[in-house]
Amino acid sequence: MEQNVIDASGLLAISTRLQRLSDQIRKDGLLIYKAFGIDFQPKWFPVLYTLYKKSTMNVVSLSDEIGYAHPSTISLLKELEKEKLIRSKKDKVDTRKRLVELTEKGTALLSTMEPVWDVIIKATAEIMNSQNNLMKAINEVEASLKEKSFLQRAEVYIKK
Amino acid sequence: MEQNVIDASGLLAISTRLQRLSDQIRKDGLLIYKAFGIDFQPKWFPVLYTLYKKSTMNVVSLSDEIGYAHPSTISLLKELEKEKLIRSKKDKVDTRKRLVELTEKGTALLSTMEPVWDVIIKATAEIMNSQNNLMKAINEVEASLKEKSFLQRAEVYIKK
DNA sequence: CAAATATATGTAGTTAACTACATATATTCA
DNA sequence: TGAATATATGTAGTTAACTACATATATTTG
Repeated sequence: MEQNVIDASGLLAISTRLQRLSDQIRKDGLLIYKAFGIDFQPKWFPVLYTLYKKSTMNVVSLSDEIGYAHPSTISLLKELEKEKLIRSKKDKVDTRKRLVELTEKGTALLSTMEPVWDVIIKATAEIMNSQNNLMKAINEVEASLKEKSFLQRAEVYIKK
Repeated sequence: MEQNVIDASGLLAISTRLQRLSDQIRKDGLLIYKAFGIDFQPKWFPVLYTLYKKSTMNVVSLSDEIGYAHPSTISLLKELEKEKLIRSKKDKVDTRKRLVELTEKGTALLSTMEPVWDVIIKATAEIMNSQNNLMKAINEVEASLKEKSFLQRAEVYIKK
């Protein structure tokens, strides 16, 4: 698929390449933790990191925070509960809510991970700080899509 | 998940957002084709477009071209064959190879799609041409990762 | 030239997200 | 205040990619 040009396959090309890049980045993350002797699944990260920062959260807030649909979060929580890295309790005020928090084992794991983050941050910065900053580009694209969707933009041209 | 900062969750955050963006873009693509009354699955696009441009290809070259693992291509080809949009024949020189090409119906479909591409190109350009060009940013990141992998970069910091 | 290696295709099973639906509890408002 | 609506959680099934493995044919090499 073309490298530089926005051609007719542009949309899907971008979508595909974003996905592949995302995949590669995730795999590299796994390798880095392994290099530190930390056996840990990168997909757990958003949940664990969020709980580390915020202590206790219910399922929906957690999902919103990490940007996943709630069933995805639930299935991650199931795995993490099996690993005894998190535990849940009922919210006494709103009994619909399940409050989730790190166990001692979970907190301990996150502590061993902290030194790695610095390395990851540095390596990420190294890669991101090229001429066109990927993170900023994503932000900009998300912002313009929020302002006016792709379809709406296309419609302007369709009507001509 | 944070919006601007490369924090400890940076890697995965980027990965997640790339995926979500990719998803949204794909869905919008579907809507645009629908707006033109073309019933068509965006995931078919890379295969169909490549065959439209290159006439005939075998499975592996096609996979390389669109950047998919070959089993993914095979399953797309199965769907497309069922839709009678493509057909296959054996390569007489290298009998291992299966040569794939568009049927008349496939070519016809691609012709009805051509006018849409122009709209897509324009709308895509509109979105991409912000300060940090997403496509260029992806290219740059891919290039720097090719030059020196994430893990290798991280290792430099680990060894200190 | 035949044995070892490489390439092309195909199948089976996995993964990590999703949507749609179901149920229980809380909140709102007529 | 109770009926309608909204929110929180959970389950089931889907999707679109992947990896690992299997087999057939070509190519290379000792």
